[in-house]
Amino acid sequence: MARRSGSNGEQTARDIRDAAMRLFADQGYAAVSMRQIARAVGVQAGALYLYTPDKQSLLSDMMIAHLEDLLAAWGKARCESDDPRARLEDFVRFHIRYHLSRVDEVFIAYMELRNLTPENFARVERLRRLYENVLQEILQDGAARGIFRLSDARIATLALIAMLTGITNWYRAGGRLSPERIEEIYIEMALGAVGAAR
Amino acid sequence: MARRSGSNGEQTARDIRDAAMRLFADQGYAAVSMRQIARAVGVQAGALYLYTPDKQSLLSDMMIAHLEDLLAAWGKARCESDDPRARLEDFVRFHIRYHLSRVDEVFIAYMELRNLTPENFARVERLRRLYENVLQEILQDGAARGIFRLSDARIATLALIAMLTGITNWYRAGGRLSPERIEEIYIEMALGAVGAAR
DNA sequence: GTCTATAGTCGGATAGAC
DNA sequence: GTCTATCCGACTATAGAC
Repeated sequence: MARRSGSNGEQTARDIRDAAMRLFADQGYAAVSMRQIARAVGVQAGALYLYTPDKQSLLSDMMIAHLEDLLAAWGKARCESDDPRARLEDFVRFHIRYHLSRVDEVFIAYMELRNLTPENFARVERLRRLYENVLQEILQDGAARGIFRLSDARIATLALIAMLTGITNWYRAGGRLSPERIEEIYIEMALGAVGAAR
Repeated sequence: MARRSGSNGEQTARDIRDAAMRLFADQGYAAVSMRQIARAVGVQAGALYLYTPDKQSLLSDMMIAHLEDLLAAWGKARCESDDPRARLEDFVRFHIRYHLSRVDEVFIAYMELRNLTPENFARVERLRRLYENVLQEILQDGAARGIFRLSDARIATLALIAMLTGITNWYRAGGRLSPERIEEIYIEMALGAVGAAR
C-alpha cells in the first residue's frame, strides 16, 4: 500500500512529534529507536526522515519549542502587580499550572540535556536562563524593597525552581491533592523560603 | 598479553564500577556501551562479564549501594537533639554535604530510575522512601509541637528534598560559594519554608 | 584474569520503487 | 507520502585460547 488511508503530511508530522515525546519521556532518548517511533506512528522507519533530518532534531526541536512556549505563556500570564509577594505568588501558580499540563515536555527538558549536541545545548540553556531570570528579578526586587529576606537571589531562584519542578516527579492527575491545593501549599512554602511568610 | 601488569580481581572490580559510574553520569546508562566501559578500564569488553552478570546489574548495584550508604551515613550523622529546628538543620546539612560529595551517584540515582528492571526499581524506591521518611518524621514532629507550620508533611518533605537535591545540578567545586555557605543558605530557606524562620 | 573472535541482533540513515 | 530493501556499523553477551 502506498500510504496510510487518510494520512496527510501535517498530521503525520504531529503524530511523529507526539509519539517521540511519549517514548522519550518514558524510556529516555538514548533508549528509543527510530524504528520504535515509526511503529508507534504506524509508518516505516524510513518515512520518518521525510519529517525530521535526524533523531537529534526530534529531541532538540521539542525541547526548544517547550521553552519558547513556556516563555510566551509567561508573557501572557504575568500579573501586572507591583507587589513582590503577589508577583511571586503569580509565578509559583503559573509555573505549577504550566508544568503539570506538560509533564512529558518538562521531564524531557530536564532529563535529556546531555543528549543534545553542544549547539543545541547552548540554545536550550539560554532559554532556560531567561526563564530563571523571570523569578530572579522578582526575588531581587522583593529583597531590595525589604519584603523578601534572602542571602542570595541566584541560589534562591534555583532552589525555588527545583522545588517547584520536583512536583512533576510525583504528581498524578486524580491524586490525593488537586492542582489548586498543590499551588496553595507551594505558594506558602515559597513565600516562607524567601522570608515573606503570610 | 594475558593480563594487565599488576592487575588483580579486586582492583579491576572497583575500576569497572568507577568507570561505569562516571560514564553513566556523563552520558546516561542507555547511551553507554560495555565496550566504552571496558576501554575506560583498559580491558576487553568480554572481561567485564567476569565481574558483572550484565549491564543492568552494574546500574542497579551502584544505585542500591548508594542509597544503602546514604541511610547508613545518616544513621551515624544524625544528631540526638530533641529540637525539631536543630534536627531539620542537621538533616539539611547532612543531605547537602553527602550529596555534594557523591555527585555522580546522586545524579544516576535520580536519572536512571527508568532504566531499572521492575524488581530493581522496587528495591530502589523502597530505600528512597526510607530516606524521605527521615525528613518527614522531623517535619511531622515539629508540626505536632507547633514549631513548624506546614499544610502537608509529605508534600513538604518532597519539596525540601527536591530543593536540596537540585544543588547537584549546578554545584561545581571551587565555585562562587563554599559548601558551608551553601549549607547556611539552604538551612535558612528550609526553615522558612516550614514556617520556622529564625 | 584477560585475551581474541564471533554469534546474533539491532541501530541510524539512505536509495529507489510505486 | 510511504514502502521495501539495504548499507554498515555498533551493540550485548558468549566461547575458547592462553
